[in-house]
Amino acid sequence: MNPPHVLTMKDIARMLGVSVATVSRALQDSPSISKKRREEIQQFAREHNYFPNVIAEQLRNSRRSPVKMIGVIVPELVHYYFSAVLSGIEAAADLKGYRILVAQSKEQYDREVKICESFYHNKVCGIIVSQAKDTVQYEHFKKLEADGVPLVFYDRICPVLNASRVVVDDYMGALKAVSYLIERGCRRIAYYGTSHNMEIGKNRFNGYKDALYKNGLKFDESLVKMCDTRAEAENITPQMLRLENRPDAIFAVNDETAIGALYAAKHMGFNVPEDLSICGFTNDYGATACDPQLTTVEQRGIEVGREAVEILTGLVEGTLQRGKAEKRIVKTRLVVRGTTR
Amino acid sequence: MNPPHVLTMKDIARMLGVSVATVSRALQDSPSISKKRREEIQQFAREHNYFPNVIAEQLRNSRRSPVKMIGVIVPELVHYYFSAVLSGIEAAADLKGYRILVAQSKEQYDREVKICESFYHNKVCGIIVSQAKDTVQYEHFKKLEADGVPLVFYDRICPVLNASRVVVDDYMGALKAVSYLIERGCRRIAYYGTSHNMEIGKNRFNGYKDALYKNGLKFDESLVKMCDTRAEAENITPQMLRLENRPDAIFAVNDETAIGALYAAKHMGFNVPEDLSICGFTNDYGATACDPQLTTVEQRGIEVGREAVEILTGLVEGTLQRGKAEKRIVKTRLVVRGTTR
DNA sequence: CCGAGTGGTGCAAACGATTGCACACAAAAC
DNA sequence: GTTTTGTGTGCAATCGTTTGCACCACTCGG
Repeated sequence: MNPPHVLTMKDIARMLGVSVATVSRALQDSPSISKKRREEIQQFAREHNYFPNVIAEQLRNSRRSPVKMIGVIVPELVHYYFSAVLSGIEAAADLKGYRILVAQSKEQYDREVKICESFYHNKVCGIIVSQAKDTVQYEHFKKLEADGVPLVFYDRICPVLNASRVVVDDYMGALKAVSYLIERGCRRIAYYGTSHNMEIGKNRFNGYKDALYKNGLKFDESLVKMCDTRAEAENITPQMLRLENRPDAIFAVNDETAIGALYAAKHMGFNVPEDLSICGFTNDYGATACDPQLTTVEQRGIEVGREAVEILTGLVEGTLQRGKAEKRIVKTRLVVRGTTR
Repeated sequence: MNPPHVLTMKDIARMLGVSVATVSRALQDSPSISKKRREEIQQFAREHNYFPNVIAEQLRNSRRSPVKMIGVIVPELVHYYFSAVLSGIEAAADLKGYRILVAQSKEQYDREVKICESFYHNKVCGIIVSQAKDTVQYEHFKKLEADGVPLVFYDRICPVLNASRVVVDDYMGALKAVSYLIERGCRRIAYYGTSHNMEIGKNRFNGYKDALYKNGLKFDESLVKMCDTRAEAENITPQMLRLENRPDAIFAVNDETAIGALYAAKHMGFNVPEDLSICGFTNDYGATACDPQLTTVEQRGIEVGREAVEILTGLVEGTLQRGKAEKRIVKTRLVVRGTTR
């Protein structure tokens, strides 16, 4: 019932009547071992499908060459965008021969701290993280960096750390979306957004505002709501649409919120997109499940994940300099569907 | 720039003028060390926040106590149900002090094999897996078991291996759903399902059929279609609804398919649920994003993940016997929404 | 025919922990 | 005062690798 014995260098050495050192060197194809022996040993190893014990390797090399294991912190796994990013991370890491350790912070600061410690002790070579909503202290991140564990942020960026990061082009995404709404004839565009202490909240809002300005429309405070869940959208939208000077379009910072607005409007008897245009942000599964299908800004999570791995492995393998933060921006794309006229 | 030196037992020993063995024993609170020394050492360790090197621990203990790391194989990460299961696994594993290594097979047999090998070499203590659709050989799983790595299957079960598993109650779920449709007056219920070489395909189909029989309805072959994607549903549904003896309800094995049927029907001018009832299976994000919202069988992925971890840790820690397969069934629940009358 | 040079190997320490065993030194027993 | 018992420590081997260094046996030049 015990795990059977796995073939080690010692076994090979014994069976071939050489020393362990010779085996080790032969398997590294070191020229200091005679060609004959080398090939003999390599073939023997191949035939008995020897595989080096990673644990032992890691122990010996912990200082020199780090473990090929990336820690990934996700605020919430059951979430379209985050699972897309995770998928991108997994695929890219796999290609480069890395494995990923995954943990979810559940949006809790203390869980995030615990996960960081756990990852550190599990000797990950670096961490890719989108921080929890309620994280406002950053000691745990600083400590990691100080201990030589490179960090790459995605989506939710730590505002005070000058860390490497990959984000989507929130500003341009919002700008393009709102410009499109204007182009299609919308003149009073409402904004459903998140608090501005997150980068993405700020940037999307700025994109929205600038689109108005560039098109000669005036910014109207009453059309801006802090609202980023479906439930909130279903609450707020009826009030919004009962205004005497009601909006003719709604731009929401995520698809769930947009969908909430969509159904609230339909429920009140509005026709979408004839009476009201709606545009979301993400392009998640719901965007094609709703009726009519949602016009939205595609956030390309897979790409984001891929880039994050690119940066992290660069940092780990030394092709990127640890000192300076690498910042990448993934382009967004407007996907036009049925909720805009 | 090099990772700073981390405190080891050797350091503590040197600084306190004792041997490493004494430190080790003191930290294990062994009574063979005098109380005075023990406390002195423990306090010193605490103050300098010493943490044992897991790699070294693992190397030493690899035979006795295995690494607390679980490998998880997911066919596809960007998928509501699988991410729900993964979330359940992560949460449960975290509670028990395990970490998870995650990889996606992308439904490819050869990737699945590679992942198994990689997990094995990374010394996971066990693997939780839902197999790829095109996996029909099972040597890689058998080898793992033979090498002492316990396996737990979820959702997609290996048919030839008598392995531990956790599945949802597909049969009862389908039976309840179809019974409900009948109860609400439906008499000709179409079935959109998957191939029967997957357990879940077979079980749901049997639930469907038995619900008909139990309610005195006859089974009609022409109402059964192999169809389990949205695109297929959008193709097939128009044909179905143009039959002269058309169905008055559709039961689909997943929500995407149900949504495809829903919109195809709406597009043809049918009213749902007045003219046609529709019921899905999963209760995913789309089920509340569509209009009207989908009646469906909740599959409780989180629970499934939790149970899988329960079994695996039982196997690892010896509270469950390795020899016999542990099989758990998670109950489903019918969620009634707007697509049924 | 002897010394230097070279090519091929092995010894042993190291990575950071655990643990059986031996040993030193005390106090208690005789 | 010697033997016994017991208590607290340390030595050293072990897990499976890697690698600096020593060493041996050649060959070749002088």
